[in-house]
Amino acid sequence: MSHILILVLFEKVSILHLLRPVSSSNDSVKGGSLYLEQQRHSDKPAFQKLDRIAAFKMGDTQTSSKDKEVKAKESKDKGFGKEEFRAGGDVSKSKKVQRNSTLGNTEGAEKEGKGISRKKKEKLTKRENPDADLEDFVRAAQIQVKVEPEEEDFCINKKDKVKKRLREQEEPGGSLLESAKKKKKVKMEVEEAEQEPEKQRKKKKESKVKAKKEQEGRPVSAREGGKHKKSKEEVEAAKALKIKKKEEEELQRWRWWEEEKYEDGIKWKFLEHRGPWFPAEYQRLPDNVKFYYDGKLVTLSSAAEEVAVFFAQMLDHEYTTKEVFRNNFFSDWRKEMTLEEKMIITDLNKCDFSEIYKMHKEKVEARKNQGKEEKQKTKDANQKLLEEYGYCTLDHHRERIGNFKIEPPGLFRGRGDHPKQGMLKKRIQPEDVIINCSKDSKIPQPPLGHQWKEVRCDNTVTWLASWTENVQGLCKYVMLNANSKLKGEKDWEKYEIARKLKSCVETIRTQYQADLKSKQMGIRQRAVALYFIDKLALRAGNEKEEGETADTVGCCSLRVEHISLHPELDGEKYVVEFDFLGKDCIRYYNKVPVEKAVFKNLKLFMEDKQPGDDLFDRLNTAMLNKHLHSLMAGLTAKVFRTYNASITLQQQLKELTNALDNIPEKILSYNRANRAVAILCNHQRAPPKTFEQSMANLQAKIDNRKEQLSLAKKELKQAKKDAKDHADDKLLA
DNA sequence: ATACGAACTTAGTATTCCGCAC
DNA sequence: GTGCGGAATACTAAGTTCGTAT
Repeated sequence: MSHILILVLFEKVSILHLLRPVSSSNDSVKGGSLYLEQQRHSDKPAFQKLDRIAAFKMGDTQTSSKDKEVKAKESKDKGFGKEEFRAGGDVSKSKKVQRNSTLGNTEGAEKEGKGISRKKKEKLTKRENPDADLEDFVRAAQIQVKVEPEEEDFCINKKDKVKKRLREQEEPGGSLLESAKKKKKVKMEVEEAEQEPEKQRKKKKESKVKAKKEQEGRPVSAREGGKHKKSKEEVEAAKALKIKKKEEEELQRWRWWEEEKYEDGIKWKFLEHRGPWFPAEYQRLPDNVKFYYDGKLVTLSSAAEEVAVFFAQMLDHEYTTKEVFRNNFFSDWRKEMTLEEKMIITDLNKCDFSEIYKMHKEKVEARKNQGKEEKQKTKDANQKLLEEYGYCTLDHHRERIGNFKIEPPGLFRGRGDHPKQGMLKKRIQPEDVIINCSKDSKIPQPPLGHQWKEVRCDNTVTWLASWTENVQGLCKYVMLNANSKLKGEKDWEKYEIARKLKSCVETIRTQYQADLKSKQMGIRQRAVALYFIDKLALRAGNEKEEGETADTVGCCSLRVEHISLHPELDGEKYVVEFDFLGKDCIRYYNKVPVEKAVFKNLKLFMEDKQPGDDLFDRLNTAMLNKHLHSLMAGLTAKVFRTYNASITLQQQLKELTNALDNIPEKILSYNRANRAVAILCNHQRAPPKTFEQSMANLQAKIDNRKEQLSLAKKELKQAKKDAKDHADDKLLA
């Protein structure tokens, strides 16, 4: 469970790559590795996952449900501890392996051009742009995960807690922070490990843990005694308690994997919950906080004021400087205004939110500075809320709900160049909410004076409540936590399918290799797409409605403008250069050498097309998945991502780890393996706002040490000289 | 065959928690 | 005792998949 957050700086590029561990349940791929789900959710899932991972050896493919049980049991008995691993292996390598099998494959009908070229005038607005180095790095890593940037350059070892994650920071080189704005920081999930110099710390920790354990039984608040000691003891006692609690929870865990599964899509037999929790109604601003328009005081109606506050609170954020955001906001804000307000307020630029903004800042500040007791109070209140609304009963077991709070109103924060950013996300009322639970359960009571939109009892779905959001008209759901049975089971299934793929992936590869030469264009396109999905772990790439979302693509929705072909590049033949925005507007940039047949096909697909035309104009995800289904039950495009991430992790771990390594070394290897997966999956994120500051602090520390060092050296020199002189004098004397 | 939407998974960002060094 | 920095958690946007209606 240790995962680490790492910041990787690619030199020259001012790009920050953060590799973060992969979360498990959230993403099969994401990290493929051990990033246990818990990261996002509770720890429990992590354990579960580990468990499963233990059972997930890419090696053994066929697992019957019995096997599963057995394996699960075994791992359970061993005590959870390993994470599951999702991915594994150096992709390119595995590709090189000769595939010989033949698979009777089914062909899908090919459909004549859907090739409507959509002109995307928008060029990719990429979040950032990487530099060549980065690209090279990524590519290299991708193709051959072994390549590691000088990680060692900068490994600070922080803690050795055995159980804690480490993070490693790598800084390759030089001018990292090139343009701050170019925050292109890509963050990949990685973890880092650190080499840890001090084993002592570890020891310390270990002894601490021991101490904790010893104290387990004692009351938490032993307040007598010396202050210092006291608090220390208290802390330890608290820790011990925590551990104990966890252990107990573990004991009580619902071992659903040891039970029979329901058939026919039944997800539960009994479901009872309290319904979602609703955020408090809006409270008007105090009288001394005013809003001005064009320098004149304007007293807003409640509805308009609330929306104004949403905007004012975001004033610090870059969002509020974006034209689209401002326009959408203003347009939606006006809808909330009274006629009179609409007449007055016609230009956002003339609005003065400064007092509201100031008040908000003060509130945040005050919250930060509130005393211990107050903080405790809030904490207690939250805890109470959680106890009350955060759990449900599912088939006799108490399960944690993942998101029991109805999303509060606010301004929509779409990612990238989302055309709807800034629109008002309206307040959800009970009248908008559908409740799902057992007929024979205690039906949740809507808040006083309200009614549910509907109460239904559908046990073929896993959600407890749902509503339709107004910005995009999508359904939102209240579902269980990742460590619940419903999520865990699904997750397990996911990895089982990936395992199954392992047994037939070579056959499938052989098949699409052959299809590269098919006479039917559609089949060729499918083969090339599959090649990319398999080799590069691209997402399927569904079609999206233009104008409704940011312009992002996946494999099937790639357009001609997203790739360029290089018959030869940097000494390699048949290189395809990818540059597009993928999910969440994360840029995918990669230069990959491909097989000649793939290259030729791409050339063919691009003939007579405009940059905005679909590369695979005779293919879509439905067709691709239909084909995959025919090759293996349960197989879809995303399974390749799960599979390749998992196999990459596994292979990397194998390759990088020595049985004799100590724990820090193993963690380092783990982090590297995880990073390879992150690179494969193009997991990135922006650097934290505090990044530059922390880097500056670190640099200051380094400088300081260097100075001390040189000073010490000088002193040493002088001392030696003195000693020598002195000795000479003595001799002379 | 396609379009559509429900249901879920995947994923990045924001916030909170917590340990540690000073 | 404080503040920093990283881990954990919370939040919710953005994908995929699949079944059904058109």
